[in-house]
Amino acid sequence: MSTPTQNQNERLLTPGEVATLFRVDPKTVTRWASAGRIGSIRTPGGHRRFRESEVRGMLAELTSEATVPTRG
Amino acid sequence: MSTPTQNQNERLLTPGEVATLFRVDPKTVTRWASAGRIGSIRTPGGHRRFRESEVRGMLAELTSEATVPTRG
DNA sequence: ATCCATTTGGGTAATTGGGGCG
DNA sequence: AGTGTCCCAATTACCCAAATGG
Repeated sequence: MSTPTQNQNERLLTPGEVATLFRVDPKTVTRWASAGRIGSIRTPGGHRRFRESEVRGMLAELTSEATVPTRG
Repeated sequence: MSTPTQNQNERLLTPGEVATLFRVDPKTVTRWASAGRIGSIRTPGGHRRFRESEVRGMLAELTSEATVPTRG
């Protein structure tokens, strides 16, 4: 099987999970989804799920390392 | 649970929390991040988060610099 | 006292968090 | 218990000017 698109094997994260990774409130994650800052998937029940790969990617993209060691 | 991939289970701190630890203004913490003196992670909304381990490490260095010449 | 570089503070807009309800 | 949505206060970010130190 060679699927060029993302497999459904993609792990999905709950708003609470994403909130923990970014150290924000779950409500804030919901805001990001509403604002289109992050892709979201709706369960049949109306709750949101987020793609782990996307979340991890954003986390890495928004991370900055210190350019100078503790003691310059 | 137990993720086979690298867990970024790093606890993050808000600018206000870091400011409290260093006894400085939250604004000052933001400037440290802008100057690259401390690593930072941005939320999709633009706010910054800091790695607790890095902050603790810097804090420890400050403590060791504040040598107490009590004896010896 | 002036010039240069760095740090600090004010003001405003955006983001975030907590409470309440379904 | 977790989540979705709305309201409002607190926190944070960014821009510009002022103060400090050599």
